[in-house]
Amino acid sequence: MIKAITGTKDILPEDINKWYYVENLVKKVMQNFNYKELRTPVFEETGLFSRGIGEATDIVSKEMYTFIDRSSLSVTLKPEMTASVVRSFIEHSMDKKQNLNKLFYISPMFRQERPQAGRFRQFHQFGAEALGSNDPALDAEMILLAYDIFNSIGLKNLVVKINSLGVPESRERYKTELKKYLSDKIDKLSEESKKRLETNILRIFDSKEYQDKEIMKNAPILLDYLDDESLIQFEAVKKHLTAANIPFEIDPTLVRGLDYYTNTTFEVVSGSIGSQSALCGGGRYDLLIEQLGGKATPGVGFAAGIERLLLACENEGCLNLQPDSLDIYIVRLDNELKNLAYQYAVDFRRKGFNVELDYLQRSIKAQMREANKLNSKYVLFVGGDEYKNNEVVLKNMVSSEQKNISIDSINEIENIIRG
RNA sequence: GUGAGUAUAGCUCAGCCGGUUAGAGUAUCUGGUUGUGGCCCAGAAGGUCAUGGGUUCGAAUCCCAUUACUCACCCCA
Repeated sequence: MIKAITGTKDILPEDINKWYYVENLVKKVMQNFNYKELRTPVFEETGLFSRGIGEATDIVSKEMYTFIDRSSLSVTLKPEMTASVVRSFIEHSMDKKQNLNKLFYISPMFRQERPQAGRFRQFHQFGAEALGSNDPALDAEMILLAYDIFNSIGLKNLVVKINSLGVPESRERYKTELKKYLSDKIDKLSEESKKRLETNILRIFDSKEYQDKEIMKNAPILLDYLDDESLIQFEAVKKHLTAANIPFEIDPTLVRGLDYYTNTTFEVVSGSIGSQSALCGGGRYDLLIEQLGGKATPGVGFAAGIERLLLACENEGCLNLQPDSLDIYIVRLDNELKNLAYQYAVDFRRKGFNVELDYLQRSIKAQMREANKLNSKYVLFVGGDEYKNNEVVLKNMVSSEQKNISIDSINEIENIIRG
């Protein structure tokens, strides 16, 4: 049997309403905040991601689905959206049409990681990017956007974490200090963290090893090394969040794995999913656009994982949607009247009703059971004695009341069903 | 990439210190009297016990390998 590729999932009809609900909610809230949807191709030139996200990041160095196409071009299935949005922004000179571009997306992403709870190789993100302003109000707006969406779905158990990475110069200064602090403690660090000394020193803060945690307790803090401007920016973000009634924690160890972040970074974490607890993550990237060949333009954005969102909903018991229902199920009393029953289906469907009927030549009892299973509000019986009197029978499946109606009074049936 | 655990009907699982024809619940289908659902009742169908090898008179059950899934590390949404 051919099965779906490891780490990919079919979204089955029984689950699709949850996806519709989330997607519609995202569109609605994005509209509230005046973000416009941007759809980009699922694959891009590989160079876009290696330059945008950073050659040395895990995403680029070991997780991308990269292949050479038939014209010898190296292409990559998008592992994240920001680089694509920026590419599109530059390519279409969006900055010339509008000073500030507020964009959102809902799209599949691809990363070849080992799957686990809340982590897949094809997964879906929604997110937003605001390009053209470094106003800290926009940083806060991103957090607000994500938080409002999670909130209105009914999720509790959320923590908003924020941090500031400052500008590259202050971060480098800090890294040097941190290295200095750790230089005489290297032997005590875990093997994993020793590697991180070279690859990604800030990550040592995330270590779950006891000895690492002890050492890092007294380590210098990034926030103490921020330049003045970054500090002012960070303070303003906090102020906006407080004003919007968003509870948040400052997490000086919050480092994101993509190279392009500057200043504000944030995550919204849920305690209701497994160890992959980040529902969304994002931050400011004031240097990325220039780095990808555009005019120097500040930007800020976030991305949220839909599978993780749905997992949290499942575990918290929210998002209980009404099951699908039908307006009319047409039951055929005589097999000879198949065509008439079908004609009714055609007519009522054209009027906008949800209509189903039997295609398996089944008994009346079986048709009724089917009508019940499909949550049909009404059943229309076609055939039998009533048909001989030029009538059909309309049954209300909730009250069980039945009414005979003249065979060509489609309008009467329509009126009853519309209430 | 590393580690641990799991693999029996569409789904959730029992059976496993080796011993006739592999079970339950649920879902599906068909009935329960002239032409009508839900609840209830009866029946039917549905499985190469993940795959390949080994031990044995005999393997769903024990051993090995492979694959897949799950969780965790790493990293991230």
